[in-house]
Amino acid sequence: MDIYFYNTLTRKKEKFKPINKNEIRIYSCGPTVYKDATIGNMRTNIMQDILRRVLKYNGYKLKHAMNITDVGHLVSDGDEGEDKMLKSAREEHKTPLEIAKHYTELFFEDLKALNIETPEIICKATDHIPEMLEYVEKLMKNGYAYETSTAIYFDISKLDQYPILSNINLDDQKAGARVDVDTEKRNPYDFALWIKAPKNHLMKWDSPWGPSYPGWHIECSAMGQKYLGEQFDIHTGGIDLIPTHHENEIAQSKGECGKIPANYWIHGEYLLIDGGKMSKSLGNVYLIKDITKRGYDALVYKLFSYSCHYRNKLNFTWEGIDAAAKSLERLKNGYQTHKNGNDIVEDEKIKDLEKRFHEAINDDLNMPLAMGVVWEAVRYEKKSTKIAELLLKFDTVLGLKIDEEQKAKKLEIPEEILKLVEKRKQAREEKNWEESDRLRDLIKEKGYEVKDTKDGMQVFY
RNA sequence: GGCGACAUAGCCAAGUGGCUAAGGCACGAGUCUGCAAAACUCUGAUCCCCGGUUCGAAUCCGGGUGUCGCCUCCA
Repeated sequence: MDIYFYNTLTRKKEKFKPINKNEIRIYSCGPTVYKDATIGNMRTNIMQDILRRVLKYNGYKLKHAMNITDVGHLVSDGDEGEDKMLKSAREEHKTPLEIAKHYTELFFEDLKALNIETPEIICKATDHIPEMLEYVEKLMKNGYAYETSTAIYFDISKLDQYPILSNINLDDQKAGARVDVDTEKRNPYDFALWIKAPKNHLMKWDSPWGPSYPGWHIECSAMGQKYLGEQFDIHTGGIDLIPTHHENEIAQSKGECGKIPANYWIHGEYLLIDGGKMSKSLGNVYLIKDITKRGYDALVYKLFSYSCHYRNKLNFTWEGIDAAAKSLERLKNGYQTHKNGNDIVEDEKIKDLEKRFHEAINDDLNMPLAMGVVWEAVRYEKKSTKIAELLLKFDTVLGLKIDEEQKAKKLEIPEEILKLVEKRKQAREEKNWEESDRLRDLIKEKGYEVKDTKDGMQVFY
């Protein structure tokens, strides 16, 4: 079955044609490990995971590389300000290495909690300084770069077209509004490939231009080429990377080898918080940890993200998370019901569901549509193991672990409450409903809630 | 100032020219249970406004209104 992706490069939905049918090569811009990854970052990682899983569902093998940016990403994309790693290191009184290690570990913990597959290749910027230097030297040799007193810059005027990904006319931009116009730069939009290190700079390497460190975009060009070749199939990232990072990555690649590195550019839209942007300054940044702290399985967030197509803005609310939590529970219940079912389900029905699910995911990863098919299967009146098996197949894409019990809420119930619960249990066994209800109210007054389920009593906050 | 996205039932959201406009959550009704909860079943919208194209539009075109985003840190 054909796969279609919306390609930022052409601004069209296109049929996916792999370079090599036996192996799809993907590059994803990974995290800058200077602070916690937010649920917004994770939305992009979930999209990338879906992409992987959909390609695998279609029978492809993958070679997927993701970078870990542990040097070079400055506080401003305008090639000025401090390196993010150094800033965090200073603020947290640690070395850049410690900072990178710490946040890299946290990042992978989030991926694990969300059941996101780890790409085949994980590459750190600091492990590839020689490759990056070589890349810059090649750009110098090809005449696309020049040296100033502070850095090596890419000369965008040497390109036939810049920008190419974003639909903007640079002349219309408020270029002058950018602080501190560097008079040594040939064009205002020239960007730094390599930056000369000031004295006492913590992260620096020897180079033909003295002690220095890489610019932000060069790592992805150098590592992408090293692991995936000059041209690969798909490049992914968040929508915010389009105007600067990916634009410059393409520029670098065109200067170095004359090619646009990837055929398909797939970008994930933003996650909004309560209808507006999520930002540190507004104080509405959430982490996966914040969701699990409230007693939700991290996978609830994953299911939540399927309610909206990846190219549309998704609005995060706790109401939405609650809705997703209930959905996940019912999904798992439905799976169990089918697993234990003995009804006869026609093969045609199974084939029809499978086909429509497959069409949905292949249509530019349309998860909301695919979930519609999933629900149709779950709610199908005839309960059969065949449908349970189909749901498991769907779950290779969804990655929701529908065959596993929902993680029990780990709550610390005080001794006092446990005693009341025990008393109530006795009362119920004696069919003393008055006493039972009185105890339930008493427990409620103390801030807990007890519910009778088929598996016994459960206590909630 | 420049660029762009979106506007579908209470909330989230799919659908981009044509069967009765998917699906999830909430609400309501019911089944079940000592009650409550859970679970399960059923139930709801003519698609922001105006004009146009068409046999036919939520879907295309023009205008308007509104919300949001990017150009400055962010996936």
